[in-house]
Amino acid sequence: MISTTIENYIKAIFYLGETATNVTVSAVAERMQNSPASVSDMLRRLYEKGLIKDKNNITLTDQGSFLAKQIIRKHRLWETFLVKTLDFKWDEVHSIAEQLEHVQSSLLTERLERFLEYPETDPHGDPIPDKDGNFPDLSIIPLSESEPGKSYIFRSVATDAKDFLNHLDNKGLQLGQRWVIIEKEEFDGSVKLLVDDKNEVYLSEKVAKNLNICSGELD
Amino acid sequence: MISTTIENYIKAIFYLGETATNVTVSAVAERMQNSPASVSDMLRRLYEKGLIKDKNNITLTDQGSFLAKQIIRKHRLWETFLVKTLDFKWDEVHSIAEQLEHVQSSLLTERLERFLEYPETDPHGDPIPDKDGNFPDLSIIPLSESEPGKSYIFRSVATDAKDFLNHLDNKGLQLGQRWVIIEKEEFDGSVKLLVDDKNEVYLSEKVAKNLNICSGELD
DNA sequence: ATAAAATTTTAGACTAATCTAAATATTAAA
DNA sequence: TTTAATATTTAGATTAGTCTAAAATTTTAT
Ligand SMILES: [Mn+2]
Ligand SMILES: [Mn+2]
Ligand SMILES: [Mn+2]
Ligand SMILES: [Mn+2]
Repeated sequence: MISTTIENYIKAIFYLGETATNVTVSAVAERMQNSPASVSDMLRRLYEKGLIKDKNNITLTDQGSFLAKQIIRKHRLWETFLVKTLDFKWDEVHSIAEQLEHVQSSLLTERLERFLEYPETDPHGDPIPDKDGNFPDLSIIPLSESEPGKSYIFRSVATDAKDFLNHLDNKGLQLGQRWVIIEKEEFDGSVKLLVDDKNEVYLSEKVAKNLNICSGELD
Repeated sequence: MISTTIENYIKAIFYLGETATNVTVSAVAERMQNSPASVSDMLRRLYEKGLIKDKNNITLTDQGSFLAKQIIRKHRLWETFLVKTLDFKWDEVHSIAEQLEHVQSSLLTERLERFLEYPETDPHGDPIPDKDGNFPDLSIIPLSESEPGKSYIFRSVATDAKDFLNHLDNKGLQLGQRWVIIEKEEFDGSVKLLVDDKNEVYLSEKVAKNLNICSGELD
């Protein structure tokens, strides 16, 4: 009934809706790597299927939103499986999960979730919604909102891009580490950290704005 | 490059080629649940892609045959995963594996195979080819070729059809059991078995011809 | 308030995969 | 060996998803 193509559009619209106030045709086109003409045409079909509320204001209906959360749920569960069970690295799983997220069987998703012992987050620290679409509250903040001198836990990355994750690997940064903010540079948005009381790491704004933390000590 | 649709056609042609001397358009159409016209058209595309040798004689090229074996390999590894790891029953896995078999990542397939500890057979007793496409030799014979009075091991089923597998469940038949042939009826092809020295089971020809055994004691 | 720039939609075309109906070709029977 | 039945291919349509180029609309700047 609902194609892989449509599922990918719905997921893109959901993600864009999380950050942008209003989602535009060109933003969807950019994200999907399609022409605006194709997107415009697709929006008509999404509207006809009851997945978006309006052709002008690109907002998901409840049905569309639920579908998006199901796909994200499957994506993140499969990523977790690939890393935890099949020993993949966190920068290798995204494109495989892009395929696995479209496998249709709610029983499969539930069994996978049970096998993984109901994980709250995927290998990138992103929250995994339950089967009703509810996300666990992780109360994370972007590194840019951190205060110098305070201690935080590195909780998640805002993008799965392979080269970005490799860069973090090279700097020795891993989820769960304790980070103390040594210095924040107003001028260029760069940040200097003390990682696990051992290494000093310097981060550019480009990197820093894709890192999420939570306050407090390691749990 | 190669669509899910084409993969399903190639698999169908491979299976038909195993039993039939020459594969026909109508046989492929029947198996794929498509019209002969669609199949005829698809064969042209398969030929253009170098997957079948000839348009008139429907035979897979080496490339086509290798592709078929890769898909069968993935199908059977996923079925094994679903039953062994996620506690599915043998009659529940086929349609899910039909989707999973199309996920493209040879690394995934190899990691899955390693995780499952290099299984030789899937939950239906079917052999799993290695990554070069070589099938393990299981030396099975159809139950119809068994001799009365002799002892065999129940090794595999010739079809994954849900109602057929449920029927076997109801009769208490499971892979690995020792079967002694009590009686074979020439007239209607029916067979009477002694299962694990305990229960007598009567099988019609319709069921019997879809069961494969190997000679000898349980290993 | 008008012009310029950016965004979005429409028009027309293409490919993959399917269909039905009709035309061919092949195989089997009389 | 001609005819009848069966099998296959072709013709013409349809749907989903994409494109480029052009038209229309909306936003921004002067
Ligand atoms: Mn996807
Ligand atoms: Mn992720
Ligand atoms: Mn399939
Ligand atoms: Mn099987």
